[in-house]
Amino acid sequence: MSEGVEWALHTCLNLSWAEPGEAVSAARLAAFYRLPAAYLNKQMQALARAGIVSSTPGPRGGFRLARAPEDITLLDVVTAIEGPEEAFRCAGILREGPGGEPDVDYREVCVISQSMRKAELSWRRELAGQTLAGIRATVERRHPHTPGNTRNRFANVKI
Amino acid sequence: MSEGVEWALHTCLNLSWAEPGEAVSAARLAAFYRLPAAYLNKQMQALARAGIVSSTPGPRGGFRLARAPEDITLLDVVTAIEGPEEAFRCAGILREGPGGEPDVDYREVCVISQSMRKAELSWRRELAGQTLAGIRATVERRHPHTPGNTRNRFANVKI
DNA sequence: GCACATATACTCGGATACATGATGTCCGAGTAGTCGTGG
DNA sequence: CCACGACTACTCGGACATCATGTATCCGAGTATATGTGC
Repeated sequence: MSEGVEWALHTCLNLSWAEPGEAVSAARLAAFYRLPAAYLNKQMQALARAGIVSSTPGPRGGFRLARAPEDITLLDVVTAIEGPEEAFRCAGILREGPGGEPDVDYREVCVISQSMRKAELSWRRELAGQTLAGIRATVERRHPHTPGNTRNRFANVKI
Repeated sequence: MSEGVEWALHTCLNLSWAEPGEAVSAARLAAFYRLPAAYLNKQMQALARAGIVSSTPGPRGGFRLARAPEDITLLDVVTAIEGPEEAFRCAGILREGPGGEPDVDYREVCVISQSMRKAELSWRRELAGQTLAGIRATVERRHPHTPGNTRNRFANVKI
């Protein structure tokens, strides 16, 4: 899995702690973890295309969450970065085997494909059940000063 | 996910239908689906290192299942090909953030890492619950002539 | 006819190229704020 | 003093390199079979 997923998840979480209505530039978001700003910007574009964050150009511009954290699931972020295709994509090699029919959709027929898809659906269901709000609540319970620290860092970090 | 996983799964299934004690060469296994033989051979080496198949060189040599199909899970095959690392590997970017401790194992502390791992464990559990024998039984129920067809193809295919 | 040594053909195994996609970088289009100027 | 216009600095967005990994290929080491030969 792409490393951008980890960056995107942490960045969305940090954005949820930003001042309401405040946009945070990719440079500040990247400075948080010493990430390459231009590349993080690229990942943020994917999040923007997926409707997870909204972007505003110009001074005082940057990114902010486009929806409430309750409406952003881990699956949303993963799908935005990794793409909608499933990890195990059955190429339908049975079509090349004996008795292979060119017109059959082997993703539906192939038992192996079904089994792999079942596992992948379980994974997706688990991710879809976790919202950004839930993650945030857990972090705040364990580390109560995190929201203040984050806002502070956004305000004071040198670019 | 690597395409070799699909090849390995189908190939193991086909091997389970081979004559008992018979070894099938990589060339014959690849001809089944018109796959590049040398590359499939490479994947089979990974399965052999994982103890899923055993290999014998020389004429009448090839691969055969090293264990009973009941003892081979989908997770075994996937792990043999893809490696044991989890898909979402938390690089511990929190360590670079404010208050990051160099010695902390952030895979245990980071809430995001925990959530992603929980989903991945669900995926692995699902895969570990499916054995090659189960897959084979389902296929035989739906397509009763598959075992005979497979043995026939192994015997008659031209290399 | 039988046993043995030899030659042969076939197999895996790892070392070696190639292609694709992830990773990283750069510059241009556009906007908000700022400064200067004129009324 | 106020309004307006130009300018500047800052931001995203996409186009352009670079690199790691998956994909594909080839040749050598080793073995079971077949063959030929001597007894």
